[in-house]
Amino acid sequence: MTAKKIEKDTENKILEAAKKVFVLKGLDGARMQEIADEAGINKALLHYYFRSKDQLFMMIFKVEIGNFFPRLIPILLSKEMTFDQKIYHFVENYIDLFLRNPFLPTFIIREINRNPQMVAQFFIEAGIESNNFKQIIAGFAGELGISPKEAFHLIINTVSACIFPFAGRPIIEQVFFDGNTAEYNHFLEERKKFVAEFVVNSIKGRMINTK
Amino acid sequence: MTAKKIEKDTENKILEAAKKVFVLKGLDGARMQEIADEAGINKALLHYYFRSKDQLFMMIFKVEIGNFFPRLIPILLSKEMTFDQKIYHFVENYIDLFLRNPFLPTFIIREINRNPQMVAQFFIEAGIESNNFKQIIAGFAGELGISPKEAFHLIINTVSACIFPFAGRPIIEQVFFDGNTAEYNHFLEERKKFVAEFVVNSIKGRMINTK
DNA sequence: GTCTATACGGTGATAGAC
DNA sequence: GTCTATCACCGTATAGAC
Repeated sequence: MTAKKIEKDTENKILEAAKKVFVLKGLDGARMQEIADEAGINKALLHYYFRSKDQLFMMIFKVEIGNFFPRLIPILLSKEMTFDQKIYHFVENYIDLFLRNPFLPTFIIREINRNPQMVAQFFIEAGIESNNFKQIIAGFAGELGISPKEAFHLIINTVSACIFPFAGRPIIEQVFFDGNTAEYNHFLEERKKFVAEFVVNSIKGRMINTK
Repeated sequence: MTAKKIEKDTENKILEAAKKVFVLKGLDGARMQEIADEAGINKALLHYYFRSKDQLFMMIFKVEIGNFFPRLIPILLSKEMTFDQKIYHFVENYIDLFLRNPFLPTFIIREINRNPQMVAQFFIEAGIESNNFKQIIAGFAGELGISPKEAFHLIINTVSACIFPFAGRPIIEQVFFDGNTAEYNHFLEERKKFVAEFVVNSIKGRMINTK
């Protein structure tokens, strides 16, 4: 095993540990000592690799916000799916992402509100254009015969229904499931189907209204 | 002005300042010095009135989570409104609550995930029974001819659509509104109507499906 | 590259005068 | 009740040996 390989290993161990701790506790709640323990090294090495807590945090944040938001644009932009198919696909994939990363929504919500400037900076650096989103909205509006404004609210409603049950889990699980974690996981799994149906039905119901 | 009155004044000034700082920055991010500055007093007085940071925080948390969740149960339990009316009423009032307290959703999400135990403790202390919620679910299921499970998903979808645009504001505002705060406020105001319509339409669309 | 030891600043909390 | 001064501790960051 080369020195280079060892170096990469340590760096990855740190990043993995930092992700775990930062995602769970946030920048303010995380402790460098805890990250070091989690990585099986000592504090000094963290600074050797990443200089400061803030810099280490930014490494994690940039990756995680990249996972959170723009990953699913291709689904919504696809030319080969109907609106219904896109919604089913999107909801299933998005909820699945959170089932694999249950604390991602809370992490993102916590940190973007702690420092909203990071968001603007990220979208500039990553070169993400709002054109993609406007294209999705326009596409939905055209296909469904609704206004872009209404299409946008629809997208927000869909995204909300995917994310909130993860961010608000402690309350919902306590109130409605008496703290039963297994049942709550089942509920989240169910939502892949129910949320998509809900959205699709809403459009159907709207069409009848205007006839 | 009596001594008692002065005492109450100071206590209220502290609570007001603590609310402001804790809601914005969370327990981990808040500093006692900042709360003291905001209240126009010094740190020692905070401890004189509330012993510790944790105790002061709990004062705020209990009030705010009380605002957040159970306040709107009466609307949903009312016998004098149809399902549609309840939804319109609920959504309007809930979004309105957040327009007046824009950082409440983020605060609650941040803190319940930091310490989920607080949630269980709160609901026990406050004597809130999950029966109310089960009654609401059963009521919806009966009136709409759907399963309790589906009625529950519907409620979660509705709540999600009210809350998430506040918790996820920095991202949505940046991506879709180029950081324009006034436009985003307008969007939030609009949602009172759009979210309620969305939910009601979904039920209409579902009915047609099963016919 | 990795460790131990330590410097340094900040933060919650207390003591004690008024 | 309210203040100033101060303590004790903790957390980030660095120095320096290996």
